[in-house]
Amino acid sequence: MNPKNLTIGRLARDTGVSVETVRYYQRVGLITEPAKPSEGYRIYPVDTSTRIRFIKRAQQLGFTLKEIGELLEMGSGNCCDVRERAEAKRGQVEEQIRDLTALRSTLDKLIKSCKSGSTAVGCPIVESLIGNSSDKG
Amino acid sequence: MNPKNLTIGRLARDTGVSVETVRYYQRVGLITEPAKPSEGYRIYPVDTSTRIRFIKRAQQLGFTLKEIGELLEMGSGNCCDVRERAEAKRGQVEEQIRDLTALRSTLDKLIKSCKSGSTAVGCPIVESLIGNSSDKG
DNA sequence: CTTGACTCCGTTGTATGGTACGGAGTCTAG
DNA sequence: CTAGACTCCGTACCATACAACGGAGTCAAG
Repeated sequence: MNPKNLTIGRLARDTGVSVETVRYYQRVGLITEPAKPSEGYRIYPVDTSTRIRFIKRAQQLGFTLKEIGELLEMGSGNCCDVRERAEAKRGQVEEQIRDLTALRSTLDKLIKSCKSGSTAVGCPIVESLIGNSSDKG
Repeated sequence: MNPKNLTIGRLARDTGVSVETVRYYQRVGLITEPAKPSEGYRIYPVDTSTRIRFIKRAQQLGFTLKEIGELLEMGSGNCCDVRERAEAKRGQVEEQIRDLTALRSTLDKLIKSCKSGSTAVGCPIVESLIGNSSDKG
């Protein structure tokens, strides 16, 4: 076989994913599986390699595969649509940051209370986690 | 049946989770399933109710069920251990916040580039996501 | 021509935190 | 006694993003 022909294994190595991942992307429709020749292996167009790189970069930006699929569908279409997606994702990220910041300060308070007076009956963190329960066996 | 006896349904209502969730916690070993009487339904000790409340509060703080299981195991033990867990979790949260903040600024740059000059060949966001690919079908 | 690497293909398993289903038994109120 | 609510129990399913398996076919090198 021509060594420049992109079989699934070479495609995987080129893009830094596993063969199983390529097959998975095919199953979920992110990339197209080339037709199988009557003899031999499937050959992938370089296009597919580009597409997989796109998927991986977008994943790093926090997009889910489903969202990436939508990005790819409208990729050839309107730039504004893509920007809107990016802005929506930015909003989600912002919200996550807020939640996590609140969580961090709660944890800080718990840790502090534990450091100051840990000679009490139980661990202040544990007590705090139990909350307002009337009975404890 | 004595109406103060804690059947699984009452336990679920008391703690604000579903019956299925209680069963799930049993399956994964977070709470103990009381022995089944030869006649009638299982009766849960109030202890279990406390435990479920603990689980729910800890979940809100971002602990996974697995981590909560570990907290529960050492709950009766050393307070310092618990504090260490809380500190470790704080570290994880901190890291997530850093990652998300970096992600947000990347998204900001992309969105900005799209707003400024979107008359180019393709969408700047899409181009940026494709990265350094030599060929594009 | 043989060996080893690779591909094909469907199916199954992983982790996470549950939800849903179905048929049988049990309990409670009227 | 009967209707309806509740419980029991195992099993299967949801989303997410893959990883692994097994047996057969194919390809390249020696």
